[in-house]
Amino acid sequence: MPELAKAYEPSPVEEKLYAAWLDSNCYHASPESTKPAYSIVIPPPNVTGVLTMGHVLNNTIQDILCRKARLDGHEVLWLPGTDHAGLATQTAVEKALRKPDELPPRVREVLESLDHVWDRTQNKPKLALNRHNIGREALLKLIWAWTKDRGGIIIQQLKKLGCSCDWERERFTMDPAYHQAVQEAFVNLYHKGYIYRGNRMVNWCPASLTAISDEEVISTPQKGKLFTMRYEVQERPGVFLEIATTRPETLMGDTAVAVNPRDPRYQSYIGQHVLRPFPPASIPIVADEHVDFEFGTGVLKVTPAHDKADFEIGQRHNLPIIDVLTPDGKINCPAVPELHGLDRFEARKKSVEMLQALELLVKEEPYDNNVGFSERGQVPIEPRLSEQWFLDYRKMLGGTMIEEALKAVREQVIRFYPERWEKVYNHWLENIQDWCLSRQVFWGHRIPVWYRNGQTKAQRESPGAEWIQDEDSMDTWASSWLWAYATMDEPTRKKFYPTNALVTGPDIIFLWVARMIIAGLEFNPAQSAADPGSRNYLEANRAFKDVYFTGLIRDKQGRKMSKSLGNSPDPLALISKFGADGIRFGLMRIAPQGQDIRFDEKQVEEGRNFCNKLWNACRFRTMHGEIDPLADPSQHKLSPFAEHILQTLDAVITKIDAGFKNYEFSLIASTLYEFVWDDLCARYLETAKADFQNPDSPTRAGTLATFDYVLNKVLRLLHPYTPFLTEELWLELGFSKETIQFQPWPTVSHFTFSNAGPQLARDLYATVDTSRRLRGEFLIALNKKVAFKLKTPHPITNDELSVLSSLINAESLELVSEAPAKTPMLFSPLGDLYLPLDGLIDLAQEKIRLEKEILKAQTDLDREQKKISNEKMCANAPAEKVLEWKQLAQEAQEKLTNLQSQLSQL
RNA sequence: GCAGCCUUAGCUCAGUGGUAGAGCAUUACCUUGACACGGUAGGGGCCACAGGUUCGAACCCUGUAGGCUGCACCA
Repeated sequence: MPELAKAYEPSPVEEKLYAAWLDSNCYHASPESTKPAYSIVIPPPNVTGVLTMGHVLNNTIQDILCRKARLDGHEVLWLPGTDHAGLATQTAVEKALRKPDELPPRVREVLESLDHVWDRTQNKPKLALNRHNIGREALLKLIWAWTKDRGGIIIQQLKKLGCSCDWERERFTMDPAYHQAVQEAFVNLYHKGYIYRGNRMVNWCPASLTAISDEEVISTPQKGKLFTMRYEVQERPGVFLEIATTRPETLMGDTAVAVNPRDPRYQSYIGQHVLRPFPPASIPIVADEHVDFEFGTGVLKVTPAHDKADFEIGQRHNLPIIDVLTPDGKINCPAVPELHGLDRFEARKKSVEMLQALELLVKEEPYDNNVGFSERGQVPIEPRLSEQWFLDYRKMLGGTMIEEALKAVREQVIRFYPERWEKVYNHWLENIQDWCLSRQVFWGHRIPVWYRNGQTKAQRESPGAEWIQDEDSMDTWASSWLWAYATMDEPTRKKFYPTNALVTGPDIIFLWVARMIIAGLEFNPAQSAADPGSRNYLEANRAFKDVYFTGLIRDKQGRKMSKSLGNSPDPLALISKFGADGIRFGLMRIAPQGQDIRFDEKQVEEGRNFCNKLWNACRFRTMHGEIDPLADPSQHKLSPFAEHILQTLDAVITKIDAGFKNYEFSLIASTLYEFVWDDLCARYLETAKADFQNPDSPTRAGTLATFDYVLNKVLRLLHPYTPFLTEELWLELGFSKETIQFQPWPTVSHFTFSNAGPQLARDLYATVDTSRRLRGEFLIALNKKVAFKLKTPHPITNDELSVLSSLINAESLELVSEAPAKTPMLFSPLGDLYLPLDGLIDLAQEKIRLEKEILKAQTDLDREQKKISNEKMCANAPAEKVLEWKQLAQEAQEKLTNLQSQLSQL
C-alpha cells in the first residue's frame, strides 16, 4: 500500500490524470454505442474570450451531469465549441488594430501582407486601420488570424477545469459545415415567406454603425432634462403651443405636432399648423390616440425619422420623414449651419441655446428617463429608419410556431429549472416582435441573398457573375440558434438529438434559449414525420429536454463581475491555488438552483479543505493494511458504529439520487460534505481507531470492511463533483485498475441489521458529538441498562470498576480476567466498544458535563410536558404526533433521572 | 406601470408547519497518533415589519418597507 502524501496536492495530479484521460479517448461519444444516449451541447463561449467565474459555474454543472451520466452507464456526448460572436469579435479586433505594434505575431504578419494599408518601407500603416479603409476581405483575414491565435485559449482553460467534452467534436460557428447550415436555414425561411426585407425603424448603434435587435438593447436610467419649448400657431398669431421634449436636437426633423383627440385643451387646434423655428417651416397639428395628455404639456413633437412611436404616428398621418442624423450620430442638416455636423449631444445644448435666443424655451427641468444603450458600443442607441432583413416569427411553422413553442414548455416537453423562468419565456413569446436579422458587420455569416437589376434570389451559392451579394451579415444569434443540432452530423444526430440538458444563464433566455426551441420546431432536425402540432413532433424536435438556469455570479458586495470593476477573480489562478476540484466543489456547494451567487475566495478554500479531508481519511485507511475492493461488511461482525455509517450511507445515496433528478446541485454537495466530514471523519473514523489499533477486537475485520465499502461508494458518489481527487484515490488505493469514470453509480445496499446498533451509535454521537472527546465521554452517554463485560490490560481497582459501572449505568459490569486485551474493550449485547480509560481520570470534568446535560434534559422534559398538558393542542394534532410527544417526554424523564443518579454517584 | 426573486448569526448562505443550522470570521484551549487545509469548548439570532390561517409559523396567506433582476413606457 503506497503511503499517501500528508496533504492533497492537486496540480500534479490534475495534469497527470487529464492527460491520461485524453490519451484513452474516453470522452469520445460513439453513435454506434448500444448504451443509452446522454447529450449536452456547451453554450459556446466567444471564440476570443477567456474563462470567467460564470463559465466555471456553468461548465462545472455540465461536467457533473455528464460524469454522472457516464456512471449511470450512458453513452455521453458533451459537445464543445466556440461562437464567432460577430460584432463583439469584430469590435475587439478593430480596437486591437489601433495599436499595431501590440498585435499577436500571426495577426501582425497578415496585416503586413496587406499592401493597400501597410507601408513596408516605413513599416507602419498607410491609413487609419478601421474597417472602411481595410475593406471586407482584408478585415476578415485579420479576424481569422485573430481567432486562430486566441481561439484556443478558452478551450484549454476548460480542460484545466476538468471538463469531459468530446474534444474531437469541437465546433466553431464559422466552420464550413456550420456556415452551410446557417445559410440553408436562412434560405429555407426566405422561401417559406417568413423572412422579408423592409425599410423599418431599427435600433441603430452609432458607435458600431449597425442595427441591433430589441433584445440587445439595454435600457439604462439616465439623468436627463425635459425641455418645454413653444411653437407659434400659424392660424392664431401670438398664440403658442407648449411642447415638452428631451431631444430638442431633432426638431429639424419634426414634421408635425400631435395631441390626443380626446384632450379638451387642444381640440380646437387640430388641423391647424404651428411654426417650427429652424429651419422655419409650417407643420400640421394632428390628432393621435398615442399621445398621453398627462405627460408634459400634452403636446408631442413628431419626429418620424428618429423615434419609433413618432414613425408610427407619421405612417398614420402620411407625414414626411426628414432624417437629420448621420449614421454615426451627427447632425445632418445643412439648412441649419449652426448645428450641421455637430455630435447629437453637443447639438442638444446648442439647440437649447438657439431656442432660448428666439425666446421659444419656456423651461428646463431635471428628468430621469430610461435610455436604450447598445450592449457593444456602450452608447445610446438611435432609432433609425433603415433597410434590414426581418424574420416574422408569427408566420413560422405555418403560423402555429408561437402556440407550439408555448405548448412545449407548458406541457413540460421541455422543462425549465427553476420553473419560474417559464413566465418570462411565455411573456416574451406572447409579445414577440419581428427579429432584425441583418447586421452591418463584416465578421459573420453573410446574408445569402443576391441581386441583379432589381431581381432578388436567396440561395447559398452565387447564381452568376453579374449577381451581387447582399452586403450585410446575420445576427450572431441567427447562427447560434441552430447550435443544438447543426453541430452534429447525421449519425450523431440520430443517436444524440434531442439533447438532454441545456445549462445556461437566464440572461440569454430570449437571445438564445427561446430561439433554439423555435429553431428545433421550425427546422425539424429529427426529420419527424409526425404532425407539427402533435406531442410526438414536439418530443422529437425539442432542442433539449431540460433547461437548467444558473444564477449570476456576483462579487461579495453583490455587484456584477466585470472587467472595469476589476472584481472578477481569475479562475485559472484559483485553480492553481486550490485545485480544480476545490473550485468546483466550493462553487457548487453555494450555488442553489437559480439564485445569484455572491462569490468569495473563501468558498474555494473550503472546497480545497474538503478535498484534503477526504484525502486524509483515505491516508488513514492506508495505514492499516490493504484495501479490499470487494469488501462486504455483511460478512463480518459489525460494531454499532459500522452499522450506523452503513445505514447513513444508504440515506445519503437516496438523497443524492433525488437531488440529481431535481438539479439540486448544492444540496448534493452539502450532503456529501456533511457525510464525509461529520459521519465519516469526525465519527466513524474516530471510533474505528479503536478497532484498527486492536488486533483482538472482534469487530476489527468488520470495521475495516465497512471502511473500504464506504470509501468505495463515496468516491463514486463524489466523482462528478471532484473528478481528479476521486480518480487519484480510486487508483492509488487500489479499488480497481480501471478508471473510476465508468464504474457503476452506487445503489442503496440491501444490508439488514436490527436498528439497535445504529441507534446506540446515534445516541453516543448525539451526546458526544465529535471525535477526540469520544475516548472519555461516550461512556457517559450510555444510558441503557445493559450487562457489560470488560477486558483490560490495565490493573483496575474495584472502586474504579464501580465508578465505571455507574457511569455507564450498567446493569452489571463484569471484569473478564482471562487473556487480557492490548487495549481495554467493553462488550455489550448491543455491540463491542473500545474503551480508553483516560476518560475516567478527570471525573470533575464529567461532573460539570453532567450538570449541563441535566439542564438540557430538564428543558427537553419541560417542553414536551408543556405540549402534552396543552389540551387544545393535543386535541387537534394528529394522534401519532401526540404519541411521539408522550414518548419524547418519557424518554426525557428517563434521561433526566439517569443523569441525576449518575451525578449523585460521581 | 407589470412581473419575478431576495430579506435568517459580523459575512456568505442552507433550512420550509413541530427544539433555529453550516462554513467563514471571532474567543479560549490543544502541535495530537489521518488531516493546523486539523481538533475541542464557547459567544453571537424577536428568521425585515405588520396582520391573518393554525393547537403551533422562519416556513402557508395578505399587506408594508428595503434590495436585486427582467419587461413595458421612455415627448
